[in-house]
Amino acid sequence: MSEGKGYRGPKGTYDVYPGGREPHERPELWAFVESVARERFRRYNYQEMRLPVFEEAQLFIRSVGEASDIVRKEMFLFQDKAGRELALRPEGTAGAVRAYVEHNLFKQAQPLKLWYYGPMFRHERQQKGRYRQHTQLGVEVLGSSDPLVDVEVISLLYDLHQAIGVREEVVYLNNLGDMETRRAYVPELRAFLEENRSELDPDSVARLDANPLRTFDSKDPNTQSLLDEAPTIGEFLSEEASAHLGTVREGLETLGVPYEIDERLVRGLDYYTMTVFEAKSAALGAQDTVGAGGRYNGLISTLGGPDLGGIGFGTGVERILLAAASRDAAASTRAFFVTLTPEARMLAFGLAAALRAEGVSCDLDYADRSAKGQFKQADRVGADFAVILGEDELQDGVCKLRDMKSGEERTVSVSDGGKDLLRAVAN
RNA sequence: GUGAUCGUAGCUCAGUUGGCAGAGCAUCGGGUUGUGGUCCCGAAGGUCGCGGGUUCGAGCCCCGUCGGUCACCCCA
Repeated sequence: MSEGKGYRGPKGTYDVYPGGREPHERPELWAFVESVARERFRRYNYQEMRLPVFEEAQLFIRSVGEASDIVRKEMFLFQDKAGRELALRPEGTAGAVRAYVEHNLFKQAQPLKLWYYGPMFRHERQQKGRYRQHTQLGVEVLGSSDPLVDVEVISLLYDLHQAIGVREEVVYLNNLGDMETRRAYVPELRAFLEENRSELDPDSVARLDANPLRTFDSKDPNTQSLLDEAPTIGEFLSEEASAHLGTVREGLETLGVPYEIDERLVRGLDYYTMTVFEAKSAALGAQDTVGAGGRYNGLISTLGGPDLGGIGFGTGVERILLAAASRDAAASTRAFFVTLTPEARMLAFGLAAALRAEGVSCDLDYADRSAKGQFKQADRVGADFAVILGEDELQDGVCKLRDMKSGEERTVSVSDGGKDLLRAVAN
């Protein structure tokens, strides 16, 4: 299949199609998620934004961070014909903030509460819940540093997941502090790690200089047990950061969002400050983060805007569907036309058009099926009614209307362009 | 990028010491010259991922390659 004949989707991608096996391959589940998400965003008063799927590569390098894995090894990079360095977006925040600054949206009433939805691209080896093209629902609240905004964003994430049916979800919360906190904490952590350098795994040693906070991401057991002894950021939080965290916790408790403080929670994107959070589901595999985000109080000014705060989350739709209890959506069509003679097909087609024009879903056979086959198809598409047109019916200007559930049939006139049929089929 | 494992019909999978490529489900038709969801019968559907090699002979053994899955790394 890989050579000569037959194409496959690119490595690390998947298709959504009728009969798809995995939850994220089933169109009806996507439609469900999309409708729930839109409804939640409406309730919380978020407005939609639509952004390009590629941007100048430099935008991501500056915002996500040169040292981050996303920038260092996971971006799809390409040049356009004029030689511009572009990248398929690996995440949504950079583009949203770029648009916010570019269109002077900070001049509107603040904060601006935004949501977006679309594909993200990362050049990674795929595994359960991880694809090279995946889809994120995201929100950004720009122009406020109010801790209650943090509460709203986190609770919206949780609410959204619960409305869709994510199982065994826990939100992990941490505060990475402001610059003051980091200036005090990072040297202490680095000193501790240097002292114990010989006990660290190679990846952690490599991270020591660039970003010692990331050592906490290590899954190496030795490193993890060593980190039990490490100084924690909680001891170093500035008064402001500490108060901020306190308000966020109080807010989450007020709203009943289940969360746990995890002082080892750091994030792989460099723009985060203060509040960071990850929603995990035990129903997933090793990639158990179903949604995550945090505050980025320096990002707007870094990208050329005013010194305003922002916070957002991204949540992966594929992982939501994987973590949610699977559901079955029954097919549903109001009426299926069964034609028993070729002469009836054009009449059926006209009647179908008349019903469709009035909002009634209906269909007919395009596969030259036998009568039996057409009834079988009617059953398969979940038709409530079969509209039967044979020689006798044509002669009398009627159809037989069969209730597929009860099997009862009655005769309905079709000589009036379908008005009687519409009445009989409508509910 | 690293490792393990798997690629046979649309789907789920059998396939013996290397010897004519199979089943169930799904599809189409027939049993019911015009009636589905149960049942019975039948048909159609494959370059056994791809390319080399060994052999009289390869789905099976060897090498390579592409892809899936899972894990590491990292993240949604």
